[in-house]
Order: sequence, then structure tokens, then C-alpha cells
Amino acid sequence: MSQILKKIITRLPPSPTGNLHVGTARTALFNYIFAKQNKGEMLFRLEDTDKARSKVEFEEDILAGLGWLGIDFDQSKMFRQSERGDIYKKYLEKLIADELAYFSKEKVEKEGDRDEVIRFKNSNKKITFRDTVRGDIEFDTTELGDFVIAKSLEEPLYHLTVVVDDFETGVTNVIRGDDHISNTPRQILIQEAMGAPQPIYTHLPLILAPDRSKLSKRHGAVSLIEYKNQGYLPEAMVNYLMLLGWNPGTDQEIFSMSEFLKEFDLNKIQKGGAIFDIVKLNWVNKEYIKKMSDVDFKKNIVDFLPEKIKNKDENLLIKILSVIKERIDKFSDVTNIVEAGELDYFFGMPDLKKEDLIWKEDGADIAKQHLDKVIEILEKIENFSSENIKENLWDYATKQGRGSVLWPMRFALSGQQKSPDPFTLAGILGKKETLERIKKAIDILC
RNA sequence: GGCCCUAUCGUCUAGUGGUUAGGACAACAGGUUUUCAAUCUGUCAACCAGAGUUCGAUUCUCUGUAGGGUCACCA
Repeated sequence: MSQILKKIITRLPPSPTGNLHVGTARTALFNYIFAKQNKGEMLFRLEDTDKARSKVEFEEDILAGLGWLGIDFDQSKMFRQSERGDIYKKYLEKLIADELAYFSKEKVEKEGDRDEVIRFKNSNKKITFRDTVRGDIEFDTTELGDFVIAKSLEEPLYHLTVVVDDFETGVTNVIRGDDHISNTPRQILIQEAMGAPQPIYTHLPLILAPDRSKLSKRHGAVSLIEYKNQGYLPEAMVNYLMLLGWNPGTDQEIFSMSEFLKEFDLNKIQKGGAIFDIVKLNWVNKEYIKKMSDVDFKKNIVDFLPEKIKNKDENLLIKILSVIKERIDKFSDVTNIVEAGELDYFFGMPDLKKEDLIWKEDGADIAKQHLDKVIEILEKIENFSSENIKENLWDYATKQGRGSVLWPMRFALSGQQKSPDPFTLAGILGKKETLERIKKAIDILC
């Protein structure tokens, strides 16, 4: 009979001393997906033993961020370390009774220091543990000394609480950032002292800033909420984060959550840190935007729309949005486009300058001639759709030189150096407005 | 500085004891329904260095170098 497989339990233990960091978000994803793949469970706890720095608003941000990414877990099992004082106390007392920890008199060096703390009695041995990503890692724990595990029986510190909680909640796999590698020997020492089993360790390479240092505030946005506020899609964020430090070994770049659930492999994690590249994130996000239906696009972007667009009537709004959709990487980009005046032709007759209406070396007469002809053709069109307009104008434009005909027309309609093509513009503006704008351009050319 | 970790195009990465070292993003050039966007095609671009093992190393070993992490009565 084969052994009974233990249920895989992973955990996400953020400290509510800041908003959800993108690094924590990626760690959460790996923990969540690995647990789910194995029909296990990811536990969530808040490491708030530092009372001075822990804040409820950060708790809320972390929870909201995980929810945004689509990481769900059993909230009824969530707890705060600050609520478990009695449990840690019990373990501390046992450790002290077993003479594996002791009260130690200290000299007070900085404000807030106590004159007595609880130290772990270090046996000063060498510890070797196996890391999924890097293989065996050896540490001589002598250098750690008798480290402090609690300020008092009522005030346990990080290493103690981590070990106790992982033990009590049956954590089988610890998946966390690289920066915890050097914490691991200390935690193993405590585990051994308590007779707790050792979980399987997987240390993830760090997400780096462009200068290859640890990603922090000074490098710009590090909180997930900032990306949400900038109008990135959660699916895109998940997709991008998952590919930092892991890849399936195929050419696939875009994954849904269910594909990740199928493809992800904890054994194929990268060793080296990866730079958080906003340019690639933008590309991924745009891929997701391109796949969105117009209805979804509208629903998602509406909160980012400037008032003067939001108030347009439904029909025009749909058309404007279709122009916007192919020009942005993320929703907040719409603000820049509008502020730069790129969409001004939707809001009224553009200001036209004579020189701008003329294609290259054509001269005003030629531009005017072409526009006269364009009007003649357009006036006959019944169904004023962009396809139809194009069909009717195409032969003429091709014969005369597309630039010569199409540039003045496009400029007459948009008044912009950059804009969609003239057929699209005419279709959006409608027959009446289109003819008016072209006539005005002709006046200017005279 | 001690300890620990890491090292393939600018970036994310694939890959192998013998490959034209592959893909994606970016950049650049060109095509497409002028311009912008989108799209298509193409170009540029990498195995940190030195020894050793080997018939042969980007790949294995060692050393060096560089970068990063960590050294709290924070987590």
C-alpha cells in the first residue's frame, strides 16, 4: 500500500506594513497556483507582530489586490499573528522549559529596546537544506549567535511566529522570495527545537528594478494598486508576473489562469532575478485589450474617460472608443491622448492651416482640385459608411496619387498630423459634417 | 566586510558536450489603405573572464570578476 499523500498546504504571509507589492503579488500567484494544481490549499495570514508599522489600511489593500488578481482563498481561515499571543507564548515557555531558549539581560542601545529579551540557544551547527530552485544550500549557523526570538513572552518576533504558524497550520511548502534564503537556517533551527517538520523550501528569484537592485518605491510604481489605477487589466498583470521567473519552455506568451493551472511547473523556476520591464507589461496589456469585445472595453475604460468624451451620445461614443482602443496600452493612456488634442476632431471643426492641407510638393491648386472632386464623389454616396466611402474614392485616389488626394482629405477632416485614415474619419463624422469640413478646407486653400 | 545566491541578445527567456545558439519585447528598415495606430516581412543583437576535464566546451569543474540578497529587540 502506498503512503497517504499529505495535502499540499502553501501560505501567503504578508506583513501589513505597506500596500501589496508586485513581488508579493507574484509570490502569491505561485503559491496559489501550485497549491491549486495539487488539489491543496493556500493559507493566508497577516504577520503584524510589528505593531508600530502594521496598519489596517494596508491589510485592506493587500486583500483587495489579491481579489483583483483573482486569487481566492478561504477567508475564514485567515488570521492575524497579533491575535495569537497565547499560542506563541505557549511555545516560548516550552522552549524555555526545555532550555532551548532563555531570558537574556541586555544593555539598552536604542530607544524602545528592552533590558531583557528571549534568545534562542543556538547549537552552532551546520545546516543544509534543499531548495527546489537551487539545490542544497549550506549554512554555518555559528555566525547567527543566540538570536532573539521574542522581546518578551507576550511579544514574539518574526522567526518564532513563522515557524509556529507554519507548523500549526500544516504548511508543507514554503514558496517565498529569495531574500528569505538567509532566514531559512534560523527557522530550521527553531523547527528542530520544537520538533516541527521541515517544509519544502522554494525560493523565488527577486523581481528587480531596471538597475538590478531590489525593486522599491524609488523606482516608481511597486504597489499593485498603482497598476490597477493606471488601468492595467488584472489578467495582463497576472500573465506578466507569472512569466517573470518562470516559463513553460514553449513560445507561448499569453496565458489564461486556467492555462497557467495546467502548465505551471514549480520545478522550472529561474535562478536569476528578473527586471520588471514596464514596456513588456504594456505589450501584454495591449494584447489583452485587443482581445476585448467593444462592450467589455467600454465597461472597463469608462472610469478613465474625460468628461468631454463620456458625455457624447451612445453612437458617437462607440465610434470614438474604437479609435481609442487601438491607440492605448492601458486605460489611463486615454487621458494623454485627449490632452494632446489627438481626438479634437471629434469635438468640433478643426483649425486648418493652408500649408498642412497640401501633400508634399503639390501646391494649393492641386489640393483644391482633388478636394472638389472628393466632394463631388461623396455627395453621390447614399450609404455613408467608411467601407462605402473608400470603395467610391479608391479609384480616383489611386489614379491621382493616394497621398495627393487622401492627405488633404484626411487633414481637412482631422486637422491633425496623426489620425485614423480619411475613410474611417468620414464614416464617423457623417456625410453632412464631412462635406462641411472639406468645403471649409477648400475655402482656406483659395 | 562576513555569509548566501546569481551570471545566454538592451529586457524576459529557450537550448545543447558537436546547433546557422531559437523565440518574445524593444530598436531599426521596408510592405500594406497617404499620416498615427494596428498588421506583415526583414535587420541588428547574447553564451562575463581565465584555467582545467575533453577529440571538442556556451554547456561539466575550479578560480576570478561583476551584480544581487542578507547580516534588527522589522518582517
